[in-house]
Amino acid sequence: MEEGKYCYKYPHPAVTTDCVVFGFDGKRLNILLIERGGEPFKGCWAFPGGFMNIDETAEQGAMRELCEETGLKLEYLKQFGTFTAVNRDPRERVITIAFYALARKSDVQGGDDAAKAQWFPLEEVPPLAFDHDYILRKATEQLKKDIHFEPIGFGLLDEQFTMPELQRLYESILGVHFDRRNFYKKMLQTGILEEAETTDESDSDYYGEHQEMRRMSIDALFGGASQASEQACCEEPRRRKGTKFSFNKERYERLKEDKSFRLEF
Amino acid sequence: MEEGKYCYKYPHPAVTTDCVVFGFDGKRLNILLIERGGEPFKGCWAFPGGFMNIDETAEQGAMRELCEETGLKLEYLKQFGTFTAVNRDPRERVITIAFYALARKSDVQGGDDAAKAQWFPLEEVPPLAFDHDYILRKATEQLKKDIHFEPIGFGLLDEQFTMPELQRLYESILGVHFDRRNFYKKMLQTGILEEAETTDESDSDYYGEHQEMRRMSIDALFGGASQASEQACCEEPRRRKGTKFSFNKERYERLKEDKSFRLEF
DNA sequence: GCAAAAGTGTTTCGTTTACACCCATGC
DNA sequence: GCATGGGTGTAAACGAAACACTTTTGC
Repeated sequence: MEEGKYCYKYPHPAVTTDCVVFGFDGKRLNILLIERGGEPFKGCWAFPGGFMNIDETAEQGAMRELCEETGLKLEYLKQFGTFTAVNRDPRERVITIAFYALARKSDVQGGDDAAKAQWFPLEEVPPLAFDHDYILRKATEQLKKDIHFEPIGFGLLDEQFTMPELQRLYESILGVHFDRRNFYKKMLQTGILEEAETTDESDSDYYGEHQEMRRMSIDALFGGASQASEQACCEEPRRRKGTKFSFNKERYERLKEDKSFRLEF
Repeated sequence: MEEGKYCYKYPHPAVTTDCVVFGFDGKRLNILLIERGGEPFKGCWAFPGGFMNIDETAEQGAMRELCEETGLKLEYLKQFGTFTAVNRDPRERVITIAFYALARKSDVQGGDDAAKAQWFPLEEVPPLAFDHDYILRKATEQLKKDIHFEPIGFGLLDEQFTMPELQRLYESILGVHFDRRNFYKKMLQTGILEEAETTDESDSDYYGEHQEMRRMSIDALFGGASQASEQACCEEPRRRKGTKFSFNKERYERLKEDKSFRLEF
């Protein structure tokens, strides 16, 4: 066994956390990865994460590591599995408690702590370190399941969003296509959306400026990873007028209590 | 820190597994508990489980502990959460990886290794050791979710079962009542059930004997815990003719591949 | 002014729900 | 023979899916 000052009667595995962070660029789901600076798997891409401290919960550890490695401070982490294959880490016995998280564009605008953090479209994720390929598959499966029943999609959009944006999000998560009109109806009749009162400062000028800001933040977020988004096929989706909606959390909480309420998509 | 021969540079938590075993007595969901023989929580009821060995996966550890403590050998364990509150164990930092399992009556008939293992109806579970009350709540929530989409209910019934049996099972898991005719239709049109060809030895004699055997196995399983099942209200449900069905696993696997197939109850 | 996307209602179809009667069995 | 539960079909209501046209915006 290794040397060290923490000794136990029986062998203890090391415990890490890993965080699968989903982002949305308006068109595709993206994943936040960091390039490993040390062995093992030096130079490989992996999820943000690391060893859990002895005096913190797994959630706290995951958030701490996420912040340290990417600068992201997220409020919502969902634990979706613990991975315990005996040889998943060549160093010693390590089990990892895995979470997924949903990042808004606006969550990232700020810091640039993460020199080595980078977004990858889900379909273009490179081979990952450890068993992270497997973990990623499990994370996306779980997200697909959860999106049907929990209003988590909004965690990937700005505070205010348009229906087409929301629809594109659902479509990229689930890999299907919805009829626009049916999507509107279904979303509206859930009762958890409200039309955002526009701040209503004149019009074209306001929208123009707003538009510009969004474009910048998209670039900040996804610019580094968009090797493929410059392909001929995909011009960046622009919206025209766009009625804005926002997620009404209070109404959702009330609905959830009331009855066996299902979001169902 | 404690003495011992396994030493690490950084503190490692201990890792345990816990197993929430669901059983069905034809009327109610039951939970398998063991009485703790040592501190902490000596004399309290808790889930079967224990420390994970360094050379086994969590699944393997959970199965091993389950077998050691209750004699149960189950094939299906579902990991549903890892619990990491810092002070959940007074001895040292312990995190637990929790599974739920579904036990058939026939799984138990055999061994009696488990002097201290006992079934409790879900509504009559005593206060549990550690954070096991909380874990139990999470387990039942998860079971309720899963039962909609996975054909796990059959894991709680004998190989062959009648529709009323299956319906009672779904009703006790979900805490609702279904219309008998609609339940039939829905279950049949899933395509995962097949009518079990009766071995067709004459009739009344066969059924009578069979009936007797089942009664015995029920008693073996649930006799110890049925303080409350002797109340006036509930005479044991007997079935008359009862068309038997069985779960067709192959057909299910095929359906699952084919399309976005949902069980939906 | 033309192309592309946003916004809106109605009809059709399938699924879910509600409901009633006959039969078999055990007492 | 009576009470209890098992087995089956049909009609009404609801929700999901399909579908077309008008308006706005960017070029």
